[in-house]
Amino acid sequence: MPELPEVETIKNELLPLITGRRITGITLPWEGIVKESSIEEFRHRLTGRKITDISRRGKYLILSLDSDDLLIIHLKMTGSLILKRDCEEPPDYVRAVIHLDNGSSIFFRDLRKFGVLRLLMETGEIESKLGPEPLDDDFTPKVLAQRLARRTASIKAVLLDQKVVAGIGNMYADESLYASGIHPERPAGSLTKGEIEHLHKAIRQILWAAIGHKGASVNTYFLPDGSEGTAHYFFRVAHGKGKTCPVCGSPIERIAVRNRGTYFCPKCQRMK
DNA sequence: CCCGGAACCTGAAGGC
DNA sequence: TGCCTTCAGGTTCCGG
Repeated sequence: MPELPEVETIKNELLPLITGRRITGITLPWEGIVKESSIEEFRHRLTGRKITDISRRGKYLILSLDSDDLLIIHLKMTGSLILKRDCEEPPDYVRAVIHLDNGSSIFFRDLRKFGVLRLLMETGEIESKLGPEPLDDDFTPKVLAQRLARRTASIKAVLLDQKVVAGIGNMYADESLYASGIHPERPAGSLTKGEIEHLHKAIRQILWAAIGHKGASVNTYFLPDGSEGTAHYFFRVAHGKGKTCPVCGSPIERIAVRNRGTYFCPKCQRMK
C-alpha cells in the first residue's frame, strides 16, 4: 500500500532513469485507468512528449512533460510502477504501459484496478484536495494543532484525511499514534498541546525513517526495479496480527476505525 | 463544513 | 478438495 514514503521512493528511483526520456507510445490493457479524458486524447497528448521532471505531492506522482501537460499518477492501494527493458518478461496485472525511447517501458501494475492516470494542465485540482506536506519545514506542531482543533472524529480517521496532512495512510497513522502513546479512537480535537507535539515529531521521524528504508513492502508495493523496501521490518504495531508490544509486552489489539484495520497497544495507548 | 458508511475491485487466506 | 466468507485499505461519493 503506497503511502508517502513509498511514493517518495518511487519518485527518487525513477527520477534519474526517466527524466529526459521521450514517450514513444502508450499501451492500455485496461482503459478504465484513464480518467477525465478520452483514450484517443490521452494517447495523443502523451505520445512524442519528453519527460522533464518527476515529483510527488501527498500520494500523487506528477510527471512533467515538455508540452506543459502534467501526467498525474495515483497508485491507490495495490499499484506499482515497474521499469523494464522491452525485451524482458512484463509483470502481471499490467493496466498501462508508457513506452520510452531507450528501449524501456514503465509498467503500471495494479491488481485491484483502483489506480488512476490523468492529464492536467496545472496542479490546482490536486492541491485543493491536500493539506500540508508533513516533511516540509513549514509543517510545525502549531499547523498540526490548528488542523486537529475542534474535530470530533477519531485521531486515526483525521490523520487519514488527506486535507489535514497529505500522504499519511493506514500503516503510518498506526505507527505514529503508537510512537506518541495516543489511542487511535481519541477525538482529534481532544489532544493536548503536548500530545500534538509528540505526534508531530513521531510523524516526521517515522516518515523519514521509512523513506530511508525505501518504503514498506507489506503487500504489493515494489520499487521500480522490482525489489522490496524494508520499512515494514521496523513496524512496531502496523499489521501486527499476533504481535506483542515491544515496550510492555501486551498483545497488540486490532479494531476497526472507519473500516480500517487499526493496530495499537491497549496499555501504552490509553483513552484516558 | 463535518462525519461515517458504502462503493470501487480482485486475490489471498481461513473456515467448514 | 472446494465453496463461501472475510480481509486488504486510498479515495470519492452520498446521505444525515
